Amino acid sequence: MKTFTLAELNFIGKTKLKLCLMASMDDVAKRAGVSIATVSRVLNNNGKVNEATRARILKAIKELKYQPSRVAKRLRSKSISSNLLGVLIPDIQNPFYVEVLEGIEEIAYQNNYALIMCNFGQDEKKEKLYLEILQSEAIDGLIAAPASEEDVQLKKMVKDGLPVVCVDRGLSEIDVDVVLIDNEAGAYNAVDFLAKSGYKRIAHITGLLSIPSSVLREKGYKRALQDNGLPIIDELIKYGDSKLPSGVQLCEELLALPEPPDAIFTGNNLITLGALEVIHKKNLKIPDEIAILGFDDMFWASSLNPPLTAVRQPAREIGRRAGELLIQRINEPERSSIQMILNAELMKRSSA
Amino acid sequence: MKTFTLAELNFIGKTKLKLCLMASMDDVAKRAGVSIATVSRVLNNNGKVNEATRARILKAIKELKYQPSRVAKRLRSKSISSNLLGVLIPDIQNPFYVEVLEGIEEIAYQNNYALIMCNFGQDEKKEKLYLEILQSEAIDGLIAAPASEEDVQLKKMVKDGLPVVCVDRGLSEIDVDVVLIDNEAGAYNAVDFLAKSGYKRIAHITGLLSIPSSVLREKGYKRALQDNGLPIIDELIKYGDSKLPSGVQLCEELLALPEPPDAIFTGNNLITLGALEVIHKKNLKIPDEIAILGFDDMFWASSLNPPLTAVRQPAREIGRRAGELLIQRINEPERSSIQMILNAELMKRSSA
DNA sequence: TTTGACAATGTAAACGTTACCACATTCTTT
DNA sequence: AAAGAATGTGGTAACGTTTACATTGTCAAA
Repeated sequence: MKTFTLAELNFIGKTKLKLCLMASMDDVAKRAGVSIATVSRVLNNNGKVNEATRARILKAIKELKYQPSRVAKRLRSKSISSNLLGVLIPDIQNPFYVEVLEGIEEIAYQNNYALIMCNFGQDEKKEKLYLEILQSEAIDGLIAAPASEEDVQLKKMVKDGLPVVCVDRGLSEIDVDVVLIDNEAGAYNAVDFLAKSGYKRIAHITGLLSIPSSVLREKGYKRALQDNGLPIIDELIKYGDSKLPSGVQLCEELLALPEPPDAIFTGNNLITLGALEVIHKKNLKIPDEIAILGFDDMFWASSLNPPLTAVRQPAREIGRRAGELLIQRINEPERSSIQMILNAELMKRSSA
Repeated sequence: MKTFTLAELNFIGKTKLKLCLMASMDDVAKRAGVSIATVSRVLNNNGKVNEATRARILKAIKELKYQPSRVAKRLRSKSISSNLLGVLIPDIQNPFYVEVLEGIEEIAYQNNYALIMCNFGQDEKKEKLYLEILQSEAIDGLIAAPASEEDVQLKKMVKDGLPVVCVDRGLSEIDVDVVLIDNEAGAYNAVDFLAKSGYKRIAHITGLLSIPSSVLREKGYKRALQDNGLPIIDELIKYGDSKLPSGVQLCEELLALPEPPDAIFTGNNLITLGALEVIHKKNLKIPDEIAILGFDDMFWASSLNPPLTAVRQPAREIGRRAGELLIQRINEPERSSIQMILNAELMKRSSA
């Protein structure tokens, strides 16, 4: 039986690859009868190259369907853009992040960046692993919604000079670009609207309290109650975890109260959906028997019955802005950091 | 004024990086007083290494917080797993793909793969660019829902030996792993259920006909009508594009018919949401005045009012299976290809 | 004719890995 | 005791780029 050394196998493999897969600069250079340096010059449009030579090289590139290896580029020089961005999001199930992601992708595409997407599902261990991977992939920059503001590892990466933009939440004691909305104001306006509409017992189901936005929304909720002369009733505030099941459970608890609320202000979209499930199961009329107003709009909020009144975060724009800031920072690392606060809009439909 | 040559600047930059960023194998080797070859042996657990040496190296790795560069690894040997997978999906706005993505991510995470995510939004030009990028990123494998079954570029990549798994749709005349559901049966069962429930004028809004699943669903719809002795009425079949606005428009057209349908079977989830928007705007009672049954379940379908009856594609499982198949194929490239057909389940709720 | 400015090109050293080979040592065998 | 195997190491050539530097011409000014 013929056996092969690894070298031979390697050679065979390579031959196969050469036959069908990517041509390298070397191949182009050979075919055009020049050195790889000249090919590089043509590709990057720097240095002087004779027109005839350039044409020959371009022809060779076409013929061989040459495509530069982004991997080799990245290895060669971190400083030079390798066109790969990381995105680290807490929960891809959440339509809000999906929309943010869309915005980021839009900008990335326009600027010829690819996206490496990491979804850590609120799991800090997973987040840590993904951060390590991203670092070792030598990304040019990162857009992240960190698990918490204290995120040690992410802070370290920022300090080490990795361009980072945070969305939805920042990093404490660290100078970093942030794009978010005024959560307190958004919540305030929502609850103010409820109060002015005549609701007296307005409940609130919060998101995970380790996320700053949840805390701010609760703050806005309380302030709006006070300003409208309504009491803050502890049993009307339920603390959830930003996921759908907690919306279900806590809404049930609220409705089972001896004196149930006449309106619910939910802390994020998944909680809203959970609450809706309960309300419909109990066959309660919205908004007559119970009003509901959700933080986070959804693109299909109009398809709900009745159409949902919601605080709309301009998620797509958040993504776009974050993308733009990141690319700016990559090109100008020393730029002083920016905190961009976008407006949340109250979408008045019929559920409250 | 002191000026610097590029070389000097480069050196400064590098020093800075060395100070704060990643240590290389070289650094580890120096600190442990061995050669990089030995470090490599320790890292990859091949070859014999003295226990004492190994300990010293591991210590150095810890101290320097050394992390191998995935980029260098990928450059060095394509054949060896570099732990990066590509995902190419048509529409991240569509909850179905989000759920598929979740499943893929779950498997990828378990197997230590990172995901590079490309959303081409049904735009063939964008798809082409992303395929190029993925190729030049030297990914280990790709999970894709191609724009069409004829996708020339993707076909070429498969032929060139890139491990590929298709979801939701295959590639014509090409041996490739595919994970999908029996669309025709799913549609048949749904419409059969509607017919058996007594609906007589069952309309259908299709998805993009360039997607095979849309065609199959229409086929199932027609077959179910025939088998139940119902006529196929052309004006009750509307051809959409798999997006929400087309659901809105076409549903409006259906309801404006002199003899409107008594039930609508929608071709995908975005169309369903569009149709619901119209139905609610017209204040029609579901299911009494109009029934609706959607292809594609959504995780919040129970939150709709009334809860939506839907054909449930096990999207997450599709993603998981695709991920598993891909990793298998990466490890065993010559394995004969598999077509995996999962079951679609009719989720009977209250909208039909 | 020399000088040197400039254009057009080539050479080679990185980047951080992997894996083949070679070389010492030691430990078994006969 | 000599031979051979096994163990533990180091050296080094790739992988596909970029780029500083070197080298060749060519042409104009001195």
